[in-house]
Amino acid sequence: MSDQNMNPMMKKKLTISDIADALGVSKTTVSRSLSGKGRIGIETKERVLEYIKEHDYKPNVMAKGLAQSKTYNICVVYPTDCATNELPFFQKCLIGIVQRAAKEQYDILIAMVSNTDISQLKRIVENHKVDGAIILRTLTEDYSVRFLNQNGIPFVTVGSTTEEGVVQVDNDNYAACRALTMILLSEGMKKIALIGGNMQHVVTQNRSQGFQEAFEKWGKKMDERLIYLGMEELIDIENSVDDAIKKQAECIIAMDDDICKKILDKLKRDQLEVPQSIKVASFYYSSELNNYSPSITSLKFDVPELGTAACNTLFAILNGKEVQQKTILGYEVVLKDSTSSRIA
Amino acid sequence: MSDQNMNPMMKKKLTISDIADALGVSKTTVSRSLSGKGRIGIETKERVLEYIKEHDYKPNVMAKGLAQSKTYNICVVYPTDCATNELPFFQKCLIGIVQRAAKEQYDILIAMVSNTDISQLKRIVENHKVDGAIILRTLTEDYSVRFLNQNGIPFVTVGSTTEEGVVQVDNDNYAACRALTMILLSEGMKKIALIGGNMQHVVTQNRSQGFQEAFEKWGKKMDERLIYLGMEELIDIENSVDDAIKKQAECIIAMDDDICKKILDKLKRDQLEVPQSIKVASFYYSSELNNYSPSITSLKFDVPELGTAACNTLFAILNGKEVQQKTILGYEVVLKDSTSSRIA
DNA sequence: TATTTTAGAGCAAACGATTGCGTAAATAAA
DNA sequence: TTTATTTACGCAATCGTTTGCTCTAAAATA
Repeated sequence: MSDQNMNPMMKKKLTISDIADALGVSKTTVSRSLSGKGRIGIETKERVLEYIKEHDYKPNVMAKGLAQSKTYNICVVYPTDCATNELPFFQKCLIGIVQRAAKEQYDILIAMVSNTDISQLKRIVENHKVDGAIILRTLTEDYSVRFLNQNGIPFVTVGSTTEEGVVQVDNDNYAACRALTMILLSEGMKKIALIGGNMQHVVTQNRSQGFQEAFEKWGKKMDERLIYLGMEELIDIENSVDDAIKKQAECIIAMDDDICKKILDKLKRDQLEVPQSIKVASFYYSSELNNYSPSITSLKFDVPELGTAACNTLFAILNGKEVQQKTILGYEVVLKDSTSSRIA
Repeated sequence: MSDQNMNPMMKKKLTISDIADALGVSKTTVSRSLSGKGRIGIETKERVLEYIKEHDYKPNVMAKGLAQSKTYNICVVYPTDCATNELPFFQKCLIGIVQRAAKEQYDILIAMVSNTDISQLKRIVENHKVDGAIILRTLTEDYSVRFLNQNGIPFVTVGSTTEEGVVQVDNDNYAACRALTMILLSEGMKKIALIGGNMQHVVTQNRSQGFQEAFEKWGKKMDERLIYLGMEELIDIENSVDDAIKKQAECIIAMDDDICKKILDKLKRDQLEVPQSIKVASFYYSSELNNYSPSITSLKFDVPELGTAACNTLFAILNGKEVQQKTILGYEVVLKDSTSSRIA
């Protein structure tokens, strides 16, 4: 670093050698006191630790990394081509990841990729800047997944993927949607509509499968015309609502909060009361649905926990442990007024 | 790296020494061929470069960093305690930063901080994992700003801050809001309402100042009761709309897309037509307002450009160049149907 | 031709850690 | 008391680059 860059406020960085010299021990001893590895006398160790605490020593991660062939960094693959309503999910997930990683002294490097352009990810990986990766969202035929797989980089995906042999962490979308549907069926509803977004997302498929499975289990015939997938624009959603109403649906399940909000707005405009005229349930990520009246029945997932779990799994892989290929996290069905039959 | 972690698919990493040996030159020569620094024969250089291209050599950034006292990483300080409607802004900004940084071979390390907890940021900085930082959002009395300032870390904020001596990059919120207001005034409107969110954000204040300034310039008296700031909950916004209508406002300016959407929904429910009954204008970040009918008059900023500019400035600082303390980016007034007086 | 300049390339010391191996002293076992 | 074992710690190589300095041969100058 040249002098002109050197901030005068910045104290000269303390290194392990400095400490060793000051204490009259070897660098080895200092290193061992810090890491706890190797044999070391208890009192020497404490002497070093005390000195370090007093003089506020912080290890140089680059040097450490070089010596250990570790970067202490994880790459989070973040999609740029995503809908606004997905952002809260990603942010929450990221929080979980960051916090879990910090416990192992790891930090998060962001690779922003689109479905067609993964150059960022490539650069980061090829320059050896990370030890592993977590993919926040996968598509069918996902370039990031393929790239990491082919290059033998340890990685975990959040959400399911159809790619072979990929370690993944996911909510139990299938079971959750099935459970919700079963409850609705058991309350006597017969015509239930399902409105969902991007069909390329595996999650859309899983939920819709759970939905169908519930009907089978319940022994009722499902009306396929009440399943509306790929509804990404406002107008599509509103048309679906119109159509569902025309077909006398008693309840609509929204696949995410954003869709749900749009459905509720539409119903309000049409002066259809929830739950008296029609019932509504949703999947839930953000806190926005909290304020709605009536309160909304929803499937709740712990999104930061999803990040945490992905991180746990990745660390397990990095430490050479065997991991199960798929980790499934639980869900919670929160029954509220929007599906109640008691409100008249 | 232990053997059990070693993926068999992974080719052994090529180092500068390997190349030097293979070509019968010294490591110095290889290094110089790559960096372009130092004296080197043109044909030797080309021989090295060709070998490197063929054998797909990628430098080890940790070693490089260690030798140069650089990390090739920038910390982006990302707020965890932010509203959902801010997320698109952050994401776009991040895209700008990531792409600009990549051009200098830099990557982005994420520090997630809340207003009260900046431990992530501390860890990253103290462990020497970054060369500088960009703060995505600042509050009055911002802990992150203070911390970086006190530790002499080079950093830039996106958005304005009141803190002394901080290098910042911002949209010209003041001028933009003033310009929009002037246009509305010049179209003959007299009662214009302004609805905005979190008052802790400097941006809210800037815009509201521009609004007021426009009235002064125009020589009209402004109705202070039509300024609604700190409206963060849906109910607050709806009440503001009611109140503005009661006070016979001719136009409402929304301070962000989210507020605008809520206003439009509310007006639709109240069966008030835009622009016939009341006019609406907004600040614009996400693409969601695109699909509205009528089309919405808005102030448009290039958000990724904001990130790019912040990055540019940070690199300038890192290279020891003098930078101006405040960089102000332009805006665009997009006039559409929602404020048109010609639609009857 | 003798001398200076310069271009091209290499040596070896950093950068700041980790770690396998060696050794002396202390302790335990024979 | 002798031998074996354990404990505490240091030496020096290593990780993969960069870079100041040195050296040699060729080119330029006198």
